[in-house]
Amino acid sequence: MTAAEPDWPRTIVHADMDAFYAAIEQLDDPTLRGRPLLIGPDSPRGVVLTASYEARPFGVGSAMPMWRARQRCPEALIVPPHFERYQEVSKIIMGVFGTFSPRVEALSLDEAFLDMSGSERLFGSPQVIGQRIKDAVFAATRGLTASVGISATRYVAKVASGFSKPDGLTIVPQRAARAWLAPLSVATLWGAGAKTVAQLEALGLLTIGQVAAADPQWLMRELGKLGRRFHDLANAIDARAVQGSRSAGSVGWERTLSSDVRTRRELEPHLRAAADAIAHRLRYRAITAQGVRIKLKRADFRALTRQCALAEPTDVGATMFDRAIELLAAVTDTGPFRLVGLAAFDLGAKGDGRQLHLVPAADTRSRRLEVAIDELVERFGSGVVQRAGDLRRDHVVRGPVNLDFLDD
DNA sequence: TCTGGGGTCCTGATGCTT
DNA sequence: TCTGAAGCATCAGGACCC
Repeated sequence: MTAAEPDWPRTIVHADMDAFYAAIEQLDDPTLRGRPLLIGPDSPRGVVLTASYEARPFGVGSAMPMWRARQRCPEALIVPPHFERYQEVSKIIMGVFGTFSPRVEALSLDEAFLDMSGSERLFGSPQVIGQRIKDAVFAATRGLTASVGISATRYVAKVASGFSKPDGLTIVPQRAARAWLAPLSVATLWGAGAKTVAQLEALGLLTIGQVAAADPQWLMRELGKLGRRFHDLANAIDARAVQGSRSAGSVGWERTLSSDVRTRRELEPHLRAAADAIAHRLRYRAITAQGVRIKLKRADFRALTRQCALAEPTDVGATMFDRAIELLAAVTDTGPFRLVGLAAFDLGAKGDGRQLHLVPAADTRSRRLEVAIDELVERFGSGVVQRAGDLRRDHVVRGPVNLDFLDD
């Protein structure tokens, strides 16, 4: 960094909702407000998805086994997750972000990057922008708070948003970024989990400042590509632009079983359920897969995977199930297994260019079509889905769409 | 009571082709 | 025809993120 460097070569906002799932539950049910909540399945093998801020002082947090969280916070109420509701609220939030910038990159249901470069004249200083985003989210959701970080790079903005949660707003100009990051733990580095942090500490690197000062060639020798990336991040260098939404590279389904299993006979029903669920999602998205991969997790937590390419792209559950069974047959490990999963990969659009003629029959289905057409337009855009005439005549849908979801 | 489910990315081993 | 090297693709495993 040089003294001549501008404070805001770019203006990147990272907005992150506070205890998102728990906050929604408390928003929807006033009797839950002020109470410690653990969002997650109340099962012996479940983990906490989100703990409300009332529960966190007891030392519980995300990914903790539910039984342990209950031990630590016996008065906490366990609430099963309502993902459809969370998705609904997420849509509202992303809509709010979209009113501030056309460049919004959602990272998950509850957080996103916004590229606000050059919008100071429209919205004001970074401080004002941050507060306006927070206020708009609060108003649109009728009471949910977001923490916002603003800097010139994605990485620093993300660290900043987590700096003073909940309901925080942290601004870090580019010129101050390196010094601001320096005292933070290496665990704050994006991509450093428990294993990598232990590796960094074994190398004598405890703070981001130490990583920034380290020889990048040495870091690369020790950590491979990660070493180079960490050195850049620690020096507040992160040229990645805010991207729009990306299409998924794989679609998967996996379940931890209530008790361990050993036999193929016990595994097969789960693979069948997985194949059906994945096929449904592929058709919903009008995509096909050209590869499938099974995953088994042993009782000792070692995972094993087997994959194969498909002769033809498919979105048919039976086809994926047949391949999964062949892969399973090739597994010599006898378990026991605690988890079974299936994933479809090598995804592609199903675009065969056919026109689909929707012919509403003179029964209740036509009413469902009225809703369905709107859904199609929303999902694929008016450029792909074209209405023809009014709803009592034939409707033409152009492009790679599938209507199986009508039967949901 | 014992550690999720949705993903992405990277690495090393292996096999195929030139 | 055989062999080895290089490049590439595929596969399996692992770490990580939210």
